[in-house]
Amino acid sequence: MMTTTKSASALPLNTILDGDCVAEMAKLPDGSVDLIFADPPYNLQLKGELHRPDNSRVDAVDDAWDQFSSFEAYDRFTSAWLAEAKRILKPDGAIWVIGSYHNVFRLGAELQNQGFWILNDVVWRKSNPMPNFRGKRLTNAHETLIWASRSEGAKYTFNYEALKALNEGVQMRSDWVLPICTGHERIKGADGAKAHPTQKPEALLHRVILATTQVGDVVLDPFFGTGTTGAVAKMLGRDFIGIEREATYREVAKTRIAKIRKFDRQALEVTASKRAEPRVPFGQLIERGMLRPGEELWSLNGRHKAKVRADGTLIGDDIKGSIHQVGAALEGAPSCNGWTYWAFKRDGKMVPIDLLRQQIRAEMHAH
Amino acid sequence: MMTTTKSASALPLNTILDGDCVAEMAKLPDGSVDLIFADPPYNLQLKGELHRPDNSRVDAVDDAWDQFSSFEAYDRFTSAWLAEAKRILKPDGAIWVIGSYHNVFRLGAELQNQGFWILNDVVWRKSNPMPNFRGKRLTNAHETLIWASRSEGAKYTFNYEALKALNEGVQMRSDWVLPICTGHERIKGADGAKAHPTQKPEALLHRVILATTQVGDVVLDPFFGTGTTGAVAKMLGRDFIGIEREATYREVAKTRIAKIRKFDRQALEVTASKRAEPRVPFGQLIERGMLRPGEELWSLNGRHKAKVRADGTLIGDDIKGSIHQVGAALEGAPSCNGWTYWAFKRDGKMVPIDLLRQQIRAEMHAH
DNA sequence: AACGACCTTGAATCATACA
DNA sequence: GTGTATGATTCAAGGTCGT
Repeated sequence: MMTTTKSASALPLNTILDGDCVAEMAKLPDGSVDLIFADPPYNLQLKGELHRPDNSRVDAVDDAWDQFSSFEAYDRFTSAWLAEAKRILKPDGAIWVIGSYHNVFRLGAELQNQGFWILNDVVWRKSNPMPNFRGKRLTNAHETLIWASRSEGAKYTFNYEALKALNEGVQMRSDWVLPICTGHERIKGADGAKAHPTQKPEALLHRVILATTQVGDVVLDPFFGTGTTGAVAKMLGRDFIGIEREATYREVAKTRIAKIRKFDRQALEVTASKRAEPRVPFGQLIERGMLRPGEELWSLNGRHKAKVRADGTLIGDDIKGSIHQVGAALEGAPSCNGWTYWAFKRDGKMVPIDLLRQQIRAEMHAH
Repeated sequence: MMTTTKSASALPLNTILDGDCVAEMAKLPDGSVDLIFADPPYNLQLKGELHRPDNSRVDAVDDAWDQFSSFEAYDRFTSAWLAEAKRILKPDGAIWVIGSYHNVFRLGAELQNQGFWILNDVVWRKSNPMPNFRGKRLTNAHETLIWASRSEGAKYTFNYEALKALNEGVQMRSDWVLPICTGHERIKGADGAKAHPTQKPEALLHRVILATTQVGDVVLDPFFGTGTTGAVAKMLGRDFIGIEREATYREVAKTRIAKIRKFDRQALEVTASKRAEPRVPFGQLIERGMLRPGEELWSLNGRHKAKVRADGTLIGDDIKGSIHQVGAALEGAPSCNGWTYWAFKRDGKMVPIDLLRQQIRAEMHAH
């Protein structure tokens, strides 16, 4: 059986594939990429090229039937590339799509129809949008991104602490204020005209990739354009796969990405979640003699106490169990993190037991 | 031919109709209302309970009216009420719908399918949203409104100058920062519980109605709830028609609206006070490429240096954290303003990082 | 009266490793 | 696959109460 071209090791990493995105994705193996970032065309310029089922040509889009049929064509296109996208995503992978009100509702609905599970919609609030010159509508000052996991209940990567750090210590919100792509970042041709009409700012991709991938992950962009996704992926130590059918865009992207340098290892380390720390059983504090059986623990709020037993359980008034179970029971709470709830006394001072766990973890890191 | 009950003069102005929105709209004549504002059920699909980190329980939207068996069922519902909405709208009328990522993509797609013409999508950026307690996603800090005319090319009302005035003389953008409905405005029952789980702020309706209707216009709200649309319409001298099938909500709305005075200049609108300087997270300098991950920063006193990481934290000798935290630690000080402490090198010169922040703020002010 | 400490709350698709 | 035990996790407003 011939599967070489579909083995994960054969992924065309850090290259730009030449062709239609559906056809090129079809060549990639199932479950092989970690993240997809897609900035699909907002309208397919179907006007004049659209045909009814009976092959008659639709030459105007000015009545209800034609409007509907053009949306139908857009939906078919969306459905086709999203189906391939879903197939090549790893089970715990995720997808980002970006659009404006012209197409984003169709994108979002089709994502849901195909069983993707929306995690957030994110508003890119442009700090320098184009004004509405005619004064007939509101300044169209934002675009919408949708972040979705491959299916309901699937795991996904989210570097919560890194994004919180990026936002000065407060949780990152679903509205991101970023400037549009201008100045020296905006790629221009020899004639001074912009190389691509909808080049996305690197800052946007920086946030997307930092938030939802790990170093070494594979990021695929089926509408690669001038390669912003690839450029930022490379900087951030991720691998990319681009798909682009316009030769001029591919050329611009290739030159652009070749100039990019990956950030050094230390710069790429980001603040990690506590969840990633190794688990330390409470019993180990007793085994190591950091706490003695029979010693009393106090709740940090001072309202409760319990006694340590040799097996690492606690015993309070009429209640026995783990540090978590006893804490929860005493507080009448559905759950309780015993590590941050209990303290012991040393030299007259209350010391949180979590300090002992940190000691053990520090030792583990040293080895 | 008997058309009396469907003549415009027979419109049930400034009343709340008791019943299902499709059935009640069906009784209204073609082309009879100027504006529809619709806040349909969001189909949240919540699974379990959610607790805050302090173990308190979040009071979720678990009402029967928000439950749908599938996307197909939700789409059928949406299609049915939008078809009636379109029929009763005047040819030059318009519609607003509001939703979150759970339902808004389906709403927007169905609007387009039925031939409505989207004029803007508008983001309501909540100044005080509920955080994401488990740190698993971004704070869901916005909802989306869609503003559409009845069909492509149709005329519509847009009070451009009024909105510009409301926005301190600059063109109103498609992102609106408004607080959620709390405090005295939030209607509560005798037991102190909220009368309706999803009451919208009057400021939001104020802006919608002011922007897209004239005095004397008829505004219909098919999901009237506790009557925010009616209350604001009355204040602003517009007529309203509400439809609501829950008797308790109708009762609350009736009492509420009876107390409203037309043209009462209450403090509805968010105070247009001059805001403090916008907070700029340090991470934005990295995202925007003003500083590179791996780049070194020097303290202005020349005694210390540290390296920038991709998430906007610094790493020095044995110390990681924000620009403020690392500065404080290196100086042995309780606190430190990192913005005025750190500098980077460009062309052999030391440049304070605060200069970059000032650049960003200047951009923000310019728009 | 003014201020500060403390408490409550909001349209939420909110966990995961291990046995 | 399922069940159980561990244990990680919040921001801005507004209201209440005590000094």
